[in-house]
Amino acid sequence: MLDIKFIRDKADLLKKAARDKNSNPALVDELIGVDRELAQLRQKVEEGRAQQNQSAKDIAQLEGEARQQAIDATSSLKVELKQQEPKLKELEEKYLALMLQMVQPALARVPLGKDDQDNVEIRKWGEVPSFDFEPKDHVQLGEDLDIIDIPRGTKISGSRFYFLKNEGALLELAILRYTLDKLVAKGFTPFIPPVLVRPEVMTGTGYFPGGEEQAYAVGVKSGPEGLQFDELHLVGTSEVPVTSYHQGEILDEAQLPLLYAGISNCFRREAGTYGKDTHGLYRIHQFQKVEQVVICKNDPEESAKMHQMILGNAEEVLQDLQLPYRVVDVCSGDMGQGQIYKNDIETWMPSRKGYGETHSCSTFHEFQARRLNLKYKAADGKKHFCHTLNNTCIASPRILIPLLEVYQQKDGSVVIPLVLRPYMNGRETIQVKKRG
RNA sequence: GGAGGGAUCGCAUAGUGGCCUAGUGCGCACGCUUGGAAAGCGUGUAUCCGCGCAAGUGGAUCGAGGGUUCGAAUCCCUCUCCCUCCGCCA
Repeated sequence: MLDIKFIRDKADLLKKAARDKNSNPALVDELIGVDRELAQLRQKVEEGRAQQNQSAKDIAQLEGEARQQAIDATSSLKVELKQQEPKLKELEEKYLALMLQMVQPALARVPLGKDDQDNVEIRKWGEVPSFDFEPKDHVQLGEDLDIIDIPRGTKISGSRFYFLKNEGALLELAILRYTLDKLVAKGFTPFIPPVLVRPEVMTGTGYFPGGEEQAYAVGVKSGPEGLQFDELHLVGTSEVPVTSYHQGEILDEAQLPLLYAGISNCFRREAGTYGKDTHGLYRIHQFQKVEQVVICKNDPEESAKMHQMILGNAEEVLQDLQLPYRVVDVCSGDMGQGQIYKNDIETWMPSRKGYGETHSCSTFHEFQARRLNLKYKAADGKKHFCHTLNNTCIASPRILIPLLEVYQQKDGSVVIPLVLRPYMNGRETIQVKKRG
């Protein structure tokens, strides 16, 4: 959400932002029109209410004939006011719906572009491996090592589902735990959040409206007349519940920045991706992720610092795992409605012969905090909306793609990265075995 | 699933149709007092939206939404959340 005053003053800037992010610039003028109409009607209604309030006070002092006359006069005023209320309500709803669709302009440094093709590489780390044998892809490795079972996942739950088993299951838990421990050592507070959330939480973090078809819904109110159901949504990332943890609260400036690490299952419908990335574990409906969430004070410099910090943490994990990666500046067209700056980290995936997205680091400034009504009290007693940011720290099983593929050996075994061995009971390799 | 009780200002509480412009206590802030401190005394202490340079002022909000009424924290309806007990349950 943006400040309405900002929208009124900077309409042109917002229209440009909408165009740059492949959104609809016409909504800006529509909102400004509704805003103007709403202000006029609201003033009229409020004047009426003030008069009504005053009359009620007067009546309390009156008696007999005069009292009855005053009551009759106020009754007709009341009827008049009632007639305006549906229109007021309609305008308010329209206003809110449009407000929720306003696009936050990206920082000036963000490259303009249409989609992820236009993202700009800003640095690379590590050496892309070369093999003196014919390397397998992670699907083949997973099958030969009996640690990934995609056919049975599909049998049980449909396309884009899978089983991890044996060392595959242990390896995922090892990576997650290793990453979480690292963040905790850096002062992050670990969270296991609810993964089913109310729709207002999806709205608060900016996923709704617009992203409804990407989220699984549970118990949506669609039953026969009179029947009530819970409406809950499975989150696509723990960013949603963790950023919303302080929804509606007023924090103390001294508490900030809050560094939170959420670990959860993540669920994504991946609507509109039929036929895209259908092979293996790249694009799936359910995965686990350790997510970094930062809530900091309302200061662009502070936000920028936090952005670099959480970006650095993710890079550190990849460096620990010795996985080559690159960092890109995400272009305007590939950014979300509320994000003003975003970096993706792409890790080298031998089977794709290229870098594939494994992390996404976003700065929001006030966008989410306004929707969540999340403020803090500054030292001078003034209240400000917080700034929020988030970045993946590790997401599995997608990270197993580069990990298995890069660490495979000629004999078909996979070496377990050094840093993960303590989390794998000291195991050093995963050996080929017959599928059970 | 069943039966009860509750939600009021940061916290705790009062408030059963107009005296509520929501009282009191605690906490917090400022001031007085003091050599300094405590105690005491005084003043102030919610959020959002509008108008105003400002002091100020209009509106909304007593869990949420609707209703009754000239007037609702208070009466009615619906919902949400919390607590207690019973049943079921990993």
